[in-house]
Amino acid sequence: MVVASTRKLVTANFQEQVADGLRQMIISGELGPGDALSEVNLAETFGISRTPVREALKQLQIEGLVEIRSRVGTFVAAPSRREVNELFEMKQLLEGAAARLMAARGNIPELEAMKSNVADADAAVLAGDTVRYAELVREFHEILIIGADNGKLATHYRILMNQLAYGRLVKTSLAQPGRSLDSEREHHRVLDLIIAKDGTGAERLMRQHVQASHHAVMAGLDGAGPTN
Amino acid sequence: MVVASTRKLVTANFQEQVADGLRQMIISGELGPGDALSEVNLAETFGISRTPVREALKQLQIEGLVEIRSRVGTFVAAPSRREVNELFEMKQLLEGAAARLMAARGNIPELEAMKSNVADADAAVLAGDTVRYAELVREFHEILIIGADNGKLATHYRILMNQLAYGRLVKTSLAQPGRSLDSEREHHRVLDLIIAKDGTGAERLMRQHVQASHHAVMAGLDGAGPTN
DNA sequence: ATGGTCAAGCTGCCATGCAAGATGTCAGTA
DNA sequence: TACTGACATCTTGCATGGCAGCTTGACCAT
Repeated sequence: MVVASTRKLVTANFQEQVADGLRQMIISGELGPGDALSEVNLAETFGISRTPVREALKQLQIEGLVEIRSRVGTFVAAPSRREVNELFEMKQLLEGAAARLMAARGNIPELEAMKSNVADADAAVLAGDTVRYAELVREFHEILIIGADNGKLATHYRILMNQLAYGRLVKTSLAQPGRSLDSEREHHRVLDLIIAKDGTGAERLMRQHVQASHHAVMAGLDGAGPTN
Repeated sequence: MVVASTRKLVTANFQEQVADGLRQMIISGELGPGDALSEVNLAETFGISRTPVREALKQLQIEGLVEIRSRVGTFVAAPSRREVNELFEMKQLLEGAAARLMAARGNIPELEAMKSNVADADAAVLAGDTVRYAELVREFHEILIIGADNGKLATHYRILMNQLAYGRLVKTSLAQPGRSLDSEREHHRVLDLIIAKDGTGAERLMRQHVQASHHAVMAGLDGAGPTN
């Protein structure tokens, strides 16, 4: 179980442990939007006092994952439709820039990783293994962000994507008929442009790719219940 | 006087008051990089207990303004040269996108505000009033961000700019000979493109503008002591 | 003079108790 | 029945005290 990789394997910090745990539960969907998070309940669950729980919740609030209503309670954030659109706009922006930056860096380990990822993804699509493909899509975007070699970009990107709970949305997106093939074809083209060191083209194409993904997700959401 | 506009004028929350106060002190330069922030000292200064101070410091840590070293102390963050470059890269990215988004919105109140701002700035440059011009530059960029009408973009933009302590840097930048005139000319051209609803052009030009500003700042920094 | 050891003092971390605001329930009244 | 008011019971916010880890500087041995 390779987890999100924050800093250290053993963090003597209770608050970080709680924050990491809750974050995973939220972005994985184990905790749904609107769910109440009581300090005392969480404290009992984790077997610690309210103080570190409280600090963890505060951190998650700043990250935009929960909403703390004073003297009322803490709830898992429920992004509005507008916010989801805003988040996709940011995703488009940041990933586009990441493609441009990565293309400018030339031969780096991440490039090989991306080639390998695309090859594996081809196989997964061919085999119709959507679960595996969804994981590879996640990895593709992660490689891209790391390959951009900009810590601030990576940090803010992760925060924004956590708000989207993107892990769930990817499945929604790929559930659209034919989306997997289109998506994989777009990954190919982005990779080609990065290899060709065409930063401008890579940025443009990456933006289109994210926008297509955005539309696929919204279409899938309309099929199911609305986000808010 | 369009101020930063957090939430409420009277917030019964001690932690927010402390966080806001410290944030202002840091971005204004009243607190310099590396300065130690002791929980007990701050608690005494503000006349409250350590708990809300602690929560405020935690918030500032997540915003990247302070660094909490466990069992050691809390210090005002000192961005490395690399981080400053990363921050400018993000600034370029976000403001470029803001220009594009604002251009796409057509006739909005922010457009009038920006016209008015540029006119005032012209006068300030002509009068050689660099203090007034610095303030108008800040306002120009703020109008741009608000005009983009994307809350997520605005939030993350402000966090990143706070890390830069941009208020101080603007003066450094404008101290470069001829920079004020160049800067103002660039603002003019961006505004023209926004009026013409040329989003792509506005984004490209805004990026160039930020990059020029970046160079001016770095040149000014080399003249003074290094950031780190 | 120099290198290593240790103890004191500082720091943030956590647990606990109390206070105050918000919410839902339920009795009382028109 | 519809509505208003008070109250019981949640919730978080703040204050305080004890604890564990890191840093630093003095002191001792070489």
